[in-house]
Amino acid sequence: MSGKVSGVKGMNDLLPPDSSVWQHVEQTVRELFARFGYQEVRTPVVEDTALFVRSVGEATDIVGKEMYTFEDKGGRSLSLRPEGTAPAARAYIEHAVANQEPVTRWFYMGPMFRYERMKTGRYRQFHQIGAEAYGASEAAQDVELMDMVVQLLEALELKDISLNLNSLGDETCRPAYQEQLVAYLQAHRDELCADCQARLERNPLRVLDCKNERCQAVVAASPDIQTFLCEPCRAHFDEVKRKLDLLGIHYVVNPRMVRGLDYYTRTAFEFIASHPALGTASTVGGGGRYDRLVKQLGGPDVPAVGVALGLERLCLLLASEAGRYAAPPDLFVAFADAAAAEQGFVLVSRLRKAGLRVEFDPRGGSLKSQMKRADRTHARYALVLGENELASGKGQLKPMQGGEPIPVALDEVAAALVTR
RNA sequence: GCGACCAUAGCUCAAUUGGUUAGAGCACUGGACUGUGACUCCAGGGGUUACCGGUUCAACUCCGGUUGGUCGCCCCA
Repeated sequence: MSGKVSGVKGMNDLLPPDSSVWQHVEQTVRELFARFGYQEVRTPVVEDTALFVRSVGEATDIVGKEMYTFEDKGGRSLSLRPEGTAPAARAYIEHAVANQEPVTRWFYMGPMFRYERMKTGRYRQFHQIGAEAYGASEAAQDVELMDMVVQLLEALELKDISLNLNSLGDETCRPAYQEQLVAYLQAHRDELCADCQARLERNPLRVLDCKNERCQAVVAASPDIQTFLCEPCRAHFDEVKRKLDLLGIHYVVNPRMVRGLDYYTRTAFEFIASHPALGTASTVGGGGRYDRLVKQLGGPDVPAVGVALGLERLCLLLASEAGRYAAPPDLFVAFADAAAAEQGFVLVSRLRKAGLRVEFDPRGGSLKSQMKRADRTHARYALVLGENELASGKGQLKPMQGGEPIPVALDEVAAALVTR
């Protein structure tokens, strides 16, 4: 399209009626998360590049090759946020929130940016719903978060989403495991794919969830992290599982599940959907515990656990419902002549002030065309204003789904509609 | 970053192996029905066939490039 402007690749517009699906999800989130005591935090879309390098990890794909990084006019290296946990932790530290309350529960919703090749459910600007809980190292906190996600999925009536669970250990036990794992993988180096051979040096844990068949065969006989967990990590993991059982939440322990961010310790989990609309983008959400991150970023030694959900992916699962959430007007007012348009304009304003959803056609036009518009908007009722109505002060509420018109005094329209 | 496929009206798709003026359904506007939507019928508006170049008497059709989209690898939300 020469001469025409177009949007940036991988960054999408959201138009009605699709936007109503998003609003439904967002509204459900706000209501449910409030029940769990999570309050909204909003941080800038741009952060100091170093924040992500130090938290997400230099060796990760996200930081290594997916960030939108640029220099501002002051020569600072800034990046569009690729995820929400690090910015939230930064705000938590910067405002010394730990000094004001022992436990902090935050949620956020907003755009994230990663420069990636696009496919179904994956975009360069995408939106995450995240929740973070600071200050509690207990398993109950991990499970509360998972419970909240499970309840959200239920509220959205999403089915067939399974919870995968793993423990990645901590700084006490993970090094020993990693050492054993690397030793084992080195011994089988030539059986691994090229990518995994590179991972061996940079990020050995990632070899575990390589999809390559030959790598899987190697991994199948690799040391199991579960057997390496130190006593505190084992106890924590057991407690997480026990409390999930207590709440009747089903989960699958997957010792191969490794998340793509470096800051996770102990609990890691993923919500995975088996739905054709998502293609191979089956993860709708994931999270875990990051007990070292706050301190690592220069804050106090505060444990934390968090989760992030992909808004686009949730909406893809709801896509067949598009339009179902858009609220139609209660009333459409049509005008038969100029005098009616004048007085009707005032009536419409009054009805809206009274809390009703009311529409009219500002262009006027034939009654017929106005009624057509009334039909198209799916208004519940239509009211025609003309000489007769203005003279008598009475009109007829016409049910657009069919049925007998309801006689009503013009100054009682609001009252009549509220009760219907 | 690698590989495969695709691109025609706002949407979903046609257009006889290259051949007059690129069509239909839906949507939009108006009319049949001069104060009443839907169903029916009639009419109308809407296209540089994604863009740029090439082959040819002739290109929506064939070739190359660009851009965008889809799918897999990778990765993740």
